[in-house]
Amino acid sequence: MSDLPYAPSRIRALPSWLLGRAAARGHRLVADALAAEGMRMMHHAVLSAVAELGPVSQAELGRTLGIDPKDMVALVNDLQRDGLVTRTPDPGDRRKNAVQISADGRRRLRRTQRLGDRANAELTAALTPAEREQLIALLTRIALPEE
Amino acid sequence: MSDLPYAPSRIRALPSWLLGRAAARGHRLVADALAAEGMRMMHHAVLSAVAELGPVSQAELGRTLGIDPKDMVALVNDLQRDGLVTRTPDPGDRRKNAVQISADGRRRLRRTQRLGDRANAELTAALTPAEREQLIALLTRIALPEE
DNA sequence: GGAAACCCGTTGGTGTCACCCATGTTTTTT
DNA sequence: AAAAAACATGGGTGACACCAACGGGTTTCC
Repeated sequence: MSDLPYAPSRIRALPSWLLGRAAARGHRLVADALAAEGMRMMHHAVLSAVAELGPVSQAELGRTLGIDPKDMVALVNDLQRDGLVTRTPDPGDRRKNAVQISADGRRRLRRTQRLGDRANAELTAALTPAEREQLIALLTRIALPEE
Repeated sequence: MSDLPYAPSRIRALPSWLLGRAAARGHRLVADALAAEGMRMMHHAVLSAVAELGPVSQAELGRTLGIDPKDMVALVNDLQRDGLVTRTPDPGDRRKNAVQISADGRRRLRRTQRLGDRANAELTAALTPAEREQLIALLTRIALPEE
């Protein structure tokens, strides 16, 4: 009947719906790429944040990335098990763990960053560089949970 | 220490990351709004698509919305249980179910549409109408799984 | 200086969404 | 007539987001 499988739908003009679909595609692309290194998206995000922030507590990592403390425990567990980060008690505040990237972690991060960038290039392949920047700017303004 | 909890992060400039965060916020807003009617986002999406497409098979619904057939079964089950849609065997093709919206479904849809629109307005409150349209246009171009 | 309030990491759990493989029935294709 | 495809349904898994509680540590505030 219809060569176009897509009927115009009210739903598919809603930002929330489009965001969900685009996020799912982005996640699929990035996850598939990172799977080559045995990592998930969140692993890469945490590893990247640790590299930037230096020795940092799990709580601050969670605040920076918007990740639940419970989930952070599991993520750092995985990264530590693979020798990508070290987790040592913070001498200045014995509640905290000081999470720090290792040499192996830095090497791994270089690879996963390349993979992640490539996946994002594919995700935004239909956009010009200027459009991609604009998308990033718009998303940044609606992604924050606060008002 | 830092009044700004957010350190500049490489991750948070990636479209895939921003999409994930923005989608999570959008989903939270819409889900909270629809919870007042006892529905989830996917319920509303399917109900809306059924209203637009008229009597339609579950497979075509799934194709239109990008939902797995298995998940569609559960969604239509819920909608049918609540009397919002009818599911009758298609006389022309006995493999298919003809899903159709009911009067109750239409009433419910009017309310959930208002709730969904309101949640999306809040989601994009930081954007001008023109910016919102531009976001929709950009997302539409990267949301499609095909190339 | 002591109590109250708060923060940190951890364990326990739930719910939503995306996705996969398999099967029986019914069409369509060859 | 046989083979291939489509449909609805069942089984199951993995990734994220989120919530409640708790013990140990630290800060705040009387």
